[in-house]
Order: sequence, then C-alpha cells, then structure tokens
Amino acid sequence: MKQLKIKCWIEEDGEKFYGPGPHELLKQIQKEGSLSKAVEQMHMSYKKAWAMVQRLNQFSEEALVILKKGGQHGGGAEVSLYGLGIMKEYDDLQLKVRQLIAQEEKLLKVLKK
Amino acid sequence: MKQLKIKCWIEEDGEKFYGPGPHELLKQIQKEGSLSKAVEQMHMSYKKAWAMVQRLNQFSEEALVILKKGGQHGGGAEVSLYGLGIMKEYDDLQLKVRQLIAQEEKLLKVLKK
DNA sequence: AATCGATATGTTTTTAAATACATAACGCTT
DNA sequence: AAGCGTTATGTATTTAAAAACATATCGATT
Repeated sequence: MKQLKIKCWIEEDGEKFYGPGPHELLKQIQKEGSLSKAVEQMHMSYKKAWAMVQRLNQFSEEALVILKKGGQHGGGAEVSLYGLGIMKEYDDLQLKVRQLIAQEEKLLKVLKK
Repeated sequence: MKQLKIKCWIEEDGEKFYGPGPHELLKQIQKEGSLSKAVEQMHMSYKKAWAMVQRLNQFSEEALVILKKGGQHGGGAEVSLYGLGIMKEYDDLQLKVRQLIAQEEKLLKVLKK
C-alpha cells in the first residue's frame, strides 16, 4: 500500500539545523531532564546528540538547550524558553503539513495500487 | 542564513518508492533515451538506477520505464505514458508544496537570524 | 555469424556514518 | 577531600551505502 510522506526541516547555510531528529531530542530532554537519559530513550548515541545541541545553540541568537555539568545530581539538561518556542513553531508547521498531505492523498492517482 | 525545506515522496510498504531521486532519473531518461546515459548525467551508478527502475515497475500496475536490450542501437530506455502521468502528478504536488513553504517562511520566527 | 551499444548482474573496493568504548572534567553534597 | 552522576571529548570499531570493476546477455544490422 502506498503512502504520501512529507518531511520538513530548517537548514542553516545548506546544513540541517532543526528537523524531526532535533525535535524528538528536545522532547526527550524536556521529559527526562538529562541529555544522557534522553539519548537512552531514543537509541541515539550521546556524541551525536551532544553535537546536535551544540549546533542548535551555536546557530541561534539564544540557546535552545541548557546543559549543566557537575553538582548534586551530576548535572542535567533542560530546554530553554526560547527552545520551547521553536518546538511549538515546528509542531504548528507539522500540523499544516499534515493537512496538506491528507488533502493530496485523496487526489493522487499514483497511490492507487 | 536559515531556510525552510520540505521534501515529499511516496512510500510502498514503508520503503521509498517515488521521490526526488526517481523523478530526476525519469527526467534524464526522457531526455537521453537511455538508462546508461541518464545515469552518466546524474553521477549515479548504473546499478542503483537499474534497481530503481525495477522497483518502480514492479510496484505499479503498469511500467513507468520501458527498457529494451539489443537491437540496432544496443537498446534503450523510455518513460511510458503511465510514467509521464506520474511525473506530472509529482510536479503538481511539488508546486503546491512550494506554495506552502513560501507562505510559512514569512511566519516562522526560527528563520530569523 | 560478426559487430555494436545498451541492458543485466555478480563481485570487490571505497567511503562515510554511526556506534561503541574509554576516560577526563565538573561541582554540589556529605 | 571523597563520592556521585552527568557532561565533555578522543579513539577505535562496526555497519551500511555507494561506487568501481568485470563480464555476460541481447537482438537488429551488416
């Protein structure tokens, strides 16, 4: 059975900046309060996630994720207010995109059989 | 500078069926009349393109590409009428998607800076 | 039947990405 | 200052995709 799929993301100078991967990572960070725990949930390597966070923070006017090392619980990670705003924007965008998909799926003959 | 990107494709049972890659391939086949020449233009390996064509034909009610081997000119490839129809559908879809992008790019705060 | 240029197909090599592993650094708490 | 759990970072290994290479097959034309 055939399905129409659409994926959207934001690029910074031709390289991926924010998309499904980072979006899911931020959701897990928000839930777990730690980068390592978020990573565990997602079956993603810590290194990859860490680099993702660096990139997100570096190419924004404000950090999306705040990382803290040391301290009582060893440290932790949280999504900033600014990061939460971007997450919401992306969610809203995805909603519109899904509406387009639903509409188009009815028309496309390719999807038949 | 940040940009919103969207990519759409059609899946058959979870695996890619028709998207930007096959679409470009069909365009080149149409132009060149041969799979090997199309591949050369695209810097794609013949094997990959050949497998793509097999998949496109196998999972459709009708072949999108007709491959001919032997004969005066050794053979050749052409996009079927059915294939042309799918190409047009995909082009039309991309047009609508681009309209959505243009509209959304004005709204997204993430794109600022 | 010999030729030619394209399709068809298997094997090997290269490449890049992801993962795994190891270890240092941090700072609050006790 | 010792312990803890997390962030930070380098190195090595694994994996999968892509490319490169080699060769067989086909069939109209001559």
